[in-house]
Amino acid sequence: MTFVFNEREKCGSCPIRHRAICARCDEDELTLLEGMKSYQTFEAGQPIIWRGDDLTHFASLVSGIASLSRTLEDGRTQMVGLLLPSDFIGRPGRETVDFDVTAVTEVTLCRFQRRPFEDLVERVPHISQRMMEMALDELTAAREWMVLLGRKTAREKIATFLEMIVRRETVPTQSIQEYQLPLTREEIANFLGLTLETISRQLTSLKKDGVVEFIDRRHFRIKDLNALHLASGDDADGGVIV
Amino acid sequence: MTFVFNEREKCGSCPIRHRAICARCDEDELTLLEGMKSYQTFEAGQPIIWRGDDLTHFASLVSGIASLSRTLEDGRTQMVGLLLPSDFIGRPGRETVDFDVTAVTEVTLCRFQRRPFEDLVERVPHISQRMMEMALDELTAAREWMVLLGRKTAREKIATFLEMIVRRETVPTQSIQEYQLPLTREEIANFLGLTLETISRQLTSLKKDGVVEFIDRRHFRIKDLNALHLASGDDADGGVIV
DNA sequence: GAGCCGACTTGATCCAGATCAAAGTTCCCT
DNA sequence: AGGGAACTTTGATCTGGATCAAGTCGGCTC
Repeated sequence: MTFVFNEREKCGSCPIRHRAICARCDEDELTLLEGMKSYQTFEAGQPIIWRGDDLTHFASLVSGIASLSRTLEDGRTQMVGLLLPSDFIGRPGRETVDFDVTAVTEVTLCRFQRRPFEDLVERVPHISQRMMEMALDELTAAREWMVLLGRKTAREKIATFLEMIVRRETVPTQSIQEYQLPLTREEIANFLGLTLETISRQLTSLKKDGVVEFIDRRHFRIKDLNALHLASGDDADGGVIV
Repeated sequence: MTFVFNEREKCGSCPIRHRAICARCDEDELTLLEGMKSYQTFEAGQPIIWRGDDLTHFASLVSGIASLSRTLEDGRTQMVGLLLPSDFIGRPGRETVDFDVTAVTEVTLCRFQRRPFEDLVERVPHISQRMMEMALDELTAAREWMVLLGRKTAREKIATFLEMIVRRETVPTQSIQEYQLPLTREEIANFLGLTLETISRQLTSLKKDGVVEFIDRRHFRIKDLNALHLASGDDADGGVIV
């Protein structure tokens, strides 16, 4: 019952079938995509594409996590997106890539050659409609992140980050309330616009305050969801009095 | 020869005809939009829509400048976008708005009622294709801004901001190299994730260093474009040795 | 043209988070 | 089982930008 990443595998049972750019496609359209796709796997840590590289393929991320980031000449790095399964890589109409894409864990991509795919986008409205939806969702997420980067304190940043993981219900490993940090302290720092030392200190502080609890470096439990939410700074909306 | 913002005016001669969501539309599709549109004008400073408000209309910004922002409960405000002519307001598929939209100057919108417009997006691929392009462009811009907010120094932020104005060739008022600041110091601060005092100090500093020159508070000239570019921090790419 | 208000500048001080510097930990790898 | 290397924590100190606090400038009203 597992899906094997092989070109002859049918798209119908693909794990991201209903969330990726093909989500709105019907069977016929899916067949077109099936004829074009190829899979590629990257080990954790490997670069997938570098800023400025020629974009030979578009791709959907099928499994794993990748990061989208930009590094200034002096080494300062800012992550601008976390790519999760079903997220799309590439910009129809552009020849090159604007940001560095790096595999955070082992990553598998479902790829399409640039020209044929661009033609398909013109011909199959279900694809551009879905890509518009996805781009608009990401735009909203990027803007929320801008608020975080521009105006939140270190503690609020980390609390927001943990809350995001919890909300996405990332890998409830064993018991329902055990979550995994998908990134190292340094990667979290690059995501939040902080230094790794500050990440470490703030995590310790949240632990001291009884908000979270660490099983090991990468696994945590929430001891006080309400306190976490309060610490995130973006109250106002879902006060969620459970 | 001026375009009057009147519902009976033809879209064909609209100032944003070739850049807005209708850019790819042919004459017939344009006629559909013509039948649906209505214009609305807001004075400078007026709120256009507030976060959480019901989205009754989608709109294209036809003239003027608007801001997209979020304010935390304690008053900290972060601007997350500047809307210029041809930019779109609203998210098909969503009932409410995620950010506050405010008129910075006098603003005129070309509006479409939500339901009929959503139906049109489903039926006219040229619209979703164009909206996808526009959303992806904005996404790239938002991500570049994330790098600025997360990793740049105050000086780099302002230099980047001025460079952006210069690059867009905003209102070369009289002589070719005179530019206008579209925002107050406080608005710039909210855009860059700084305080208005820091904006003021950094502008003074760039002036002292002979990079820019002020005609008055809102108008400036670039005295050393190369120095401005160097100060922006994102070299690497277009070193543009003119 | 006096008086006022909003936008801006400048100065003094403070502090959150950066930076510099050691120690721990954990997990490979041989 | 031992020796690193990578990751993480913790401590001491520094600093860029925030905050607090006067002023200044320019346009507008009466």
